Amino acid sequence: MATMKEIAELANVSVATVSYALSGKKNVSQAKRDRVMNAVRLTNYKLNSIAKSLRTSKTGIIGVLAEDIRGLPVPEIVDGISQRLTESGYQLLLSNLQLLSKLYNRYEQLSRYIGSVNRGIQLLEDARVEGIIYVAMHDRRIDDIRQPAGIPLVFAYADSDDPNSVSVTYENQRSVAAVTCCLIEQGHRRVALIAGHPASPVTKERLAGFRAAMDGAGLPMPPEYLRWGDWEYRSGFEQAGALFALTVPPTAIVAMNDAMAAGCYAQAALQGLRIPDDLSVVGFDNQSFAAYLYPPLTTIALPNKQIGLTAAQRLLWKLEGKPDVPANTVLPCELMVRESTRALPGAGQPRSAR
Amino acid sequence: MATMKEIAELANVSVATVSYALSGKKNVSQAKRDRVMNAVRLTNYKLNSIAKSLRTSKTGIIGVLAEDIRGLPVPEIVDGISQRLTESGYQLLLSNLQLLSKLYNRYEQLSRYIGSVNRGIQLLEDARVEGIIYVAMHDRRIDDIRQPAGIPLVFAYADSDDPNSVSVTYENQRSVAAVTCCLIEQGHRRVALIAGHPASPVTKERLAGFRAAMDGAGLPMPPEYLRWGDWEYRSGFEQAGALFALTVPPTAIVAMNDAMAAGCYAQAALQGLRIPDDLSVVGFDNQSFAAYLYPPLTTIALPNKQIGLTAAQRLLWKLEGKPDVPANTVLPCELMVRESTRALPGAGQPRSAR
DNA sequence: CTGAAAGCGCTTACAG
DNA sequence: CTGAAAGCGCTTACAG
Repeated sequence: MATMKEIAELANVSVATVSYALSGKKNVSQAKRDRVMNAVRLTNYKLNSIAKSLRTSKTGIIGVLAEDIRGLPVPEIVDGISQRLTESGYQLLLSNLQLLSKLYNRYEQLSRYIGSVNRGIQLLEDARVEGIIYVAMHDRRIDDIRQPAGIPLVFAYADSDDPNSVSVTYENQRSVAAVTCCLIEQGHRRVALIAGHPASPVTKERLAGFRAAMDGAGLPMPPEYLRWGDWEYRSGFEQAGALFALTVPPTAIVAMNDAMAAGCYAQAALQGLRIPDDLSVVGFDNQSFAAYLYPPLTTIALPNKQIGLTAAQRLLWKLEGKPDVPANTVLPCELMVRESTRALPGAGQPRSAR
Repeated sequence: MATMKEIAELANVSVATVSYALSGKKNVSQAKRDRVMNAVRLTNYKLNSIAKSLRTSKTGIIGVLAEDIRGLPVPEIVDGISQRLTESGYQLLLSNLQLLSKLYNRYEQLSRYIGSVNRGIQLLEDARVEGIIYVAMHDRRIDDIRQPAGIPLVFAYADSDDPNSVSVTYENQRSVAAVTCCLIEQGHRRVALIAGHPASPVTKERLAGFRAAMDGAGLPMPPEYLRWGDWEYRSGFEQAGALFALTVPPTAIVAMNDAMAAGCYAQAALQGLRIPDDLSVVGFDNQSFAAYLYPPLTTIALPNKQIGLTAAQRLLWKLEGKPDVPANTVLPCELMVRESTRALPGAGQPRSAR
């Protein structure tokens, strides 16, 4: 491996001149520049980024701290982050906390693993990253993480109480309200909800969205139509079973995620109910399989890549010292209308058109 | 940020002594060690890893070059890599090539993007990584990648011609043979295959596995039972339609991946065929939704995490200079028996027991 | 435009 | 066991 000193000797100039010629930070005469470039080509010289980092105390590296790289939204978020950061010449140091197997589906219990998180931040700081993006796998408020010293921290897919940190999340409440409204506009009056874990902040927000839509339409929410699941397929299957056993079963089900919606599909198939003819079902997440179910599932797509892109942009702003970086950004979701819902016979015009 | 020099002054020793006390590479008297440790605690001193790297020319960083972090097996492979490498004190520099949108499902055309790959390797080399793991998203032979100078390169989920590089893949042929044998043992004689892209090496291997099983049982493979898909749901749907329209339709379908198997499910539902009563279906990949389909899909699980773990281990061996690191490791898959197949009525004893 | 020189914060023979 | 010193490969005032 050639060094700058060797290039200088080969080109018969000083190392300072080589440095200036390569960085372009100062003018260098055409003749010397040519000689330098030739020597570089000849030796296949590459600047030693470690030495440069030591000198400038800038590494050009951003730490990405992922709760679990296998988490549903995580790869897409990381994709967005890497795209935006690579454009700006940064590289990514990835730290994977592997919390999925520890937390299972009890995402709200993250605080039990705060030690791992802080150790991850420590490792990233030790590597001298210039900033950190924390990638969560379940939207919630994070308030007990140690602030890294002197470098910005951005939360992707999670919120923070810390006034210094920045977060990027998505619209839970409004999204569920929107998909519920669709059902209502199709004439559904008996709409049931299969919720996620009761303790989850996501569950609370999505429930609020459902309530808002139902209240707005003056529709009742009988307690037997509100079923508590745990985000898993199995709970969707079971709660759908309970719903179908009711004297007056619902004509539509809003499941708080696609996995539980798939459970509804299975229960419906088992009981000979056809979707959407006998029952409308909607989900949330737009997992890849949503389009593979039969019939394809109407659901809500999260702006995962956009979350990554935006989080990276916010970090870049902090790094540039831009003032007034928004503390929290909430991105809209997209309603994916497919074939799992149907207007109720005799429903007439959509409600909004009456 | 405190430096080692400041610690030395505070503890009233030389910087050499501080270094030795911290690294443990030489004995330091108890008294001096205590003074050093106190100063470290007092100032919250952290060793500057950049300076250390410059001095030792070791960064403790491994480059992970992923064709696309969103690719089906990629997050799990990266999870395995990060686990094994973190255990050994290495950190991961992630470079994401984003080839998914460029290649779509024509994975065999990667060579068109060899430029991106080589640029990715270059960037990783510039960052002075000590080794590189290339994470593919479709198993195939890679032979045109520039060898990084002086550092080991390991391929995960892909093969290589290069005699110097190491690769870790999984068993395609044997896995398809195994699942096909299951069907045959259940009494199926008319077994159709929905293949992936004809040009894909994976397709060829899986086809060979299917052929081996059918030949081994003395069963015919009429040309109309061999359908060419393109790995996508839609093609599974269409080819299943063509199969059902045959005068003598198959009683079982082997789909070369889960997405196409899901397409079969949809076509079957559309035509009123019940799975597994009227038709047995198996897939490949064990995507998350395989267990969510109704009925749950029998399929083959890839050893993705194990591939990552093994690839990392191979790299570590290369780094340690261990001789005879196996050039290619082929890991077994796991058959996931669920409810999408059924023994043909009157099939009697399994074939092997007759 | 150019170059000699200091210094970023470590590690490691080397001499004692 | 201990410390003075060289040096890893750069960048950047500074003086000319």
